[in-house]
Amino acid sequence: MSEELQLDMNSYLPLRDVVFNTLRNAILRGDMKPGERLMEMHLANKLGVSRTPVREAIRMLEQEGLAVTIPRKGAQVAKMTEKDLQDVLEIRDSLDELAVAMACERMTEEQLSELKSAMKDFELATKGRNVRKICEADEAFHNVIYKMADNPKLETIVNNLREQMYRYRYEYIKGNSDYGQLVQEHAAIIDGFERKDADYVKDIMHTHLENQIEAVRQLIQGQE
Amino acid sequence: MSEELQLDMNSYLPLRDVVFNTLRNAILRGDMKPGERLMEMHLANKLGVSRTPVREAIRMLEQEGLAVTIPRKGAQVAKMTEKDLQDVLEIRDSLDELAVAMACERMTEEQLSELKSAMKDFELATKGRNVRKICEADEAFHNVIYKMADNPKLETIVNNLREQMYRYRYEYIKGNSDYGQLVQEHAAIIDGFERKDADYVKDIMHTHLENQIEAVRQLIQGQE
DNA sequence: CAAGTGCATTTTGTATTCAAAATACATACA
DNA sequence: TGTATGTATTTTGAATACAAAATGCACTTG
Repeated sequence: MSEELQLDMNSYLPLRDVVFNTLRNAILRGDMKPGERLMEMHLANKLGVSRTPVREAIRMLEQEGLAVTIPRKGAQVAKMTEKDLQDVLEIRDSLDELAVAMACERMTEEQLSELKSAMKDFELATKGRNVRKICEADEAFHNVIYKMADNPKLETIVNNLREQMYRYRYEYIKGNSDYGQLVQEHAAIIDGFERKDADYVKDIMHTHLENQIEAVRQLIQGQE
Repeated sequence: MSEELQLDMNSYLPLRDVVFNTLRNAILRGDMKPGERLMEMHLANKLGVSRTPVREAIRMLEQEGLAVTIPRKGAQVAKMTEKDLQDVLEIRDSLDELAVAMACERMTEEQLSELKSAMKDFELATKGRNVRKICEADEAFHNVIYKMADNPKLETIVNNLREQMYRYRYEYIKGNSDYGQLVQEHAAIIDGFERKDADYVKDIMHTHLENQIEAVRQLIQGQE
């Protein structure tokens, strides 16, 4: 059997996954705001499917921490409290360190140039006005780093933690227009990786993360 | 799968949650083995419910990493490869360190005595023959530590990582009958916490974890 | 006017039904 | 013999149907 046919099979996804991805993106992009209700019928109509795949998608979102369900009352987009943010950052700091240490040990040449190209993409994106592009380029850059650590479970966990913050960070990046420092930090991270200086990179990553906290914190406080 | 899966109908929970808990326990206890198929109709009949709550429970297990679904082929209890184990341990080491550091800063007197009483329970359990009791007592002991860190997200993540190993560790504890070292390590951990010596506790925790690796690794290799 | 009360409506929870894909197995054919 | 092929059966995917709980609101009553 030819590879093309199998590729076709791969492109087929159950509706529950299509719905899941759709809702997930909507939440991460802020199209659906924290606290917003996820009504099954409503979503099903909107997406042109029945309630069944919508319900399954909600169960998945729930486990990812993007939705919260109260039995017999329904689901809503998860809100983050300040404490939640603090807790998430604490863990991310720790796992970023791990990722950097592992990346320094395990990274390949290809991955390093991938990182460089991701940085260029980011720099380019900051020159434009498209906030979504900027966010996505930044995410892509960091994704390369987590990939370099060659630990898929770590990647999954960190991505999940980052995802909790995205929808707030998007607003932050939208409000901010000084991307110079971010670009500089990315450059420093690459410099550190080239020298395989894990401690140096850890330090930059920490600052990088720290810089976002106050802004996200304020947005969370603004939440009703 | 073992003979009878029984639903705990006492609690006022949606069936999906009851089914989820039932299946989750069955997997963690090894009543359902890695690779075993999770057939919707079969489980629904066994549990006396319809397929709908079973499907939703499977979606939840999937996100927890306890089940793996192949579209149109169905779900099965997740298997762990050696690489998976290694990856999980890497992360756990890191998060254990974080938990210990935070616990040393934030723990209350009550929590410390809770830990002591958890240790006594464990010691007592090791005197008996009930392997499940021993496992549960050990888990309870470590749970107190993660609680002391006062970071619910961390607790969730670590518990999920531990859960990946439980079903293998259960076999390990069953096979082993020398619990002396485990008891000793628990005592050392408490000693360290009393002195708020985070580095000391981290070290013991690391050893504690390391001790389990080889046994679990062998069990995983024995997997078909 | 505030606090219930009852009823219609909405929404979730669960079961059932129908469709489509995967699987197993028997049969035909080279 | 062993490799296709067809067909019945099993199993999953998705929609629909029905039951139960929550919600909103007009209306009553103290």
